[in-house]
Amino acid sequence: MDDRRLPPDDSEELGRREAELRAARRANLDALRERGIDPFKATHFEITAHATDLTEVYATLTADSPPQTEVHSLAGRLMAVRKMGKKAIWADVWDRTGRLQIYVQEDVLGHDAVALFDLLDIGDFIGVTGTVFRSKKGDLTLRVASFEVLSKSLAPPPDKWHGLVDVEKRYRQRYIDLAVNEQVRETFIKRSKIVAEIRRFCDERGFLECETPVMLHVAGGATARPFRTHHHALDLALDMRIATELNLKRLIVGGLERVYELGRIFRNEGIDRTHNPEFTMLELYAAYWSVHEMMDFNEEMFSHLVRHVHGGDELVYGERRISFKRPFKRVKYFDVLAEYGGLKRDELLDPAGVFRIQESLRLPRSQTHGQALDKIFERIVEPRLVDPTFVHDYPVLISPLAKRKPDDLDVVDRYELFGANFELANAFTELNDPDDQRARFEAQIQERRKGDEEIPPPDWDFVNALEYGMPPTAGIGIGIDRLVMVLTDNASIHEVILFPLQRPLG
RNA sequence: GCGCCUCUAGCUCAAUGGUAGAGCAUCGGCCUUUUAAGCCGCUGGUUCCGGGUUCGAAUCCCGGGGGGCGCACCA
Repeated sequence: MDDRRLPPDDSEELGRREAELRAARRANLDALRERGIDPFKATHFEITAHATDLTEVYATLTADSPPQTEVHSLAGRLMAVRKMGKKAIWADVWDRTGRLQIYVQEDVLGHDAVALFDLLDIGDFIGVTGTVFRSKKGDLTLRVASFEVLSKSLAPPPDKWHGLVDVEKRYRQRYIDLAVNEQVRETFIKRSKIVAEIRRFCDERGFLECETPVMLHVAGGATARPFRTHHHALDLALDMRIATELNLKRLIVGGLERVYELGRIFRNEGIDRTHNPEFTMLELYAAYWSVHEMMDFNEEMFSHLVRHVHGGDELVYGERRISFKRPFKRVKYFDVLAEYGGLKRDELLDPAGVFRIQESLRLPRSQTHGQALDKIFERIVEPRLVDPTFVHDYPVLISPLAKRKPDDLDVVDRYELFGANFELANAFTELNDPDDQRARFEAQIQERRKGDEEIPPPDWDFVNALEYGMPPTAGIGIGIDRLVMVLTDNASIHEVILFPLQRPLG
């Protein structure tokens, strides 16, 4: 609706009603300017308090308490105005911490100032100064001794009670969504804190945050179709990265030992409740760790984050209650398929057998053995995994970058962590044998020829890097958006991405 | 890409094929402890777009667009 092609105030684009609403606000702007107040000239306001802080500090204040003397200043958006005639106004001011009621009285401010306040519209930014009291109805309230107009809102805000509900408009105009829907703002504040906490957690354990290129000659390290772009000066075709894996492992070869990147990944795929074309992934690598140490690290990080956000080990996700109490459940890949699906390892590892199983499950036949395994697992096991569960000992078939177990060559030292019915982490002991890596890349070339376009062309320089020697290393990938979904109880990835991709209008 | 649902005033929603309505917001009036303030009054429409059927279409049909959900694809 509002991805406007024309400037927003072009009246030809507006409905008559909206044009009227905007005109009324502009009239108030003009009236303010006539009184020498230009809301858009304000540059600074000295804030001494925030809404929620005051609410906490004065928690014990009652309506009978003696008058307070301490003066506070806060700034925010005017979100509701209740006028009691021309001489008294109650209103709500929202700042980044929450809401505080203010009380504007002619007895305190004088006639002219109250008349000036009367020119404000919902959505305007103001700075208010005064002392607090508790109203008869029980709300902490700032008695306004003075105020400043800090900015003007010229566009009509959504319904004060229902807020903005239309999902499309919420995503396209997230600024309105954030301004009026408190839960939305809370989700993104939580996201930011979760990401900061993840960084702190990794930094504390000696990991270096590294930044590797987003644009690459060949996007590798995962199976996905990349976005293509182009460098003009070099007349060079480039891919946007689909993983940070290969470059981070180059850093391990280079001796940095403990590295991570918390970065944006781009995959040219469909969009649904759990997929956005750009998303954020944590990849982390630790030299001299096996997948077992990584499992411990992973478990510690997740239970720490759950405690950080929820104050305990449990959280509610949709209809489910999920416990992140350590230790998490641990099961072997083939064991769990046997347990939940009665499927045998030998049959799953046999190309003919795997397609027979797909048929019996009435799944569409996959193009490759590996894809078929993934589909079967997704159907049989994922729906059962609510509490966090490490599924380990993955088949080498679907793990082209992981090290084989010495005593079982069909299986690699890899796990995926599932919770809330989807994958939350993927980790393995990294393959560091250049000959094995070369052979697996060559095998992938065959798969690619068979029609699996998701498989990237090999990055031969990566094999070269391994030839210089990489220490034994464990690596992990964590989809941050999905983790935030679980931690903030959001059912769609678009609810945890500020500006999810939308088709253009018109 | 396929299927189902959806799009009505600035916002939230009504309207069996028969004059498009309400609440909030806006605008005007009354009110110095309200908090979805209250009371009185006035405004406000390209019913997503384009065709068609019909005496008559927000409603039915066809085509197109946006979004949501599911499937497929995919971490």
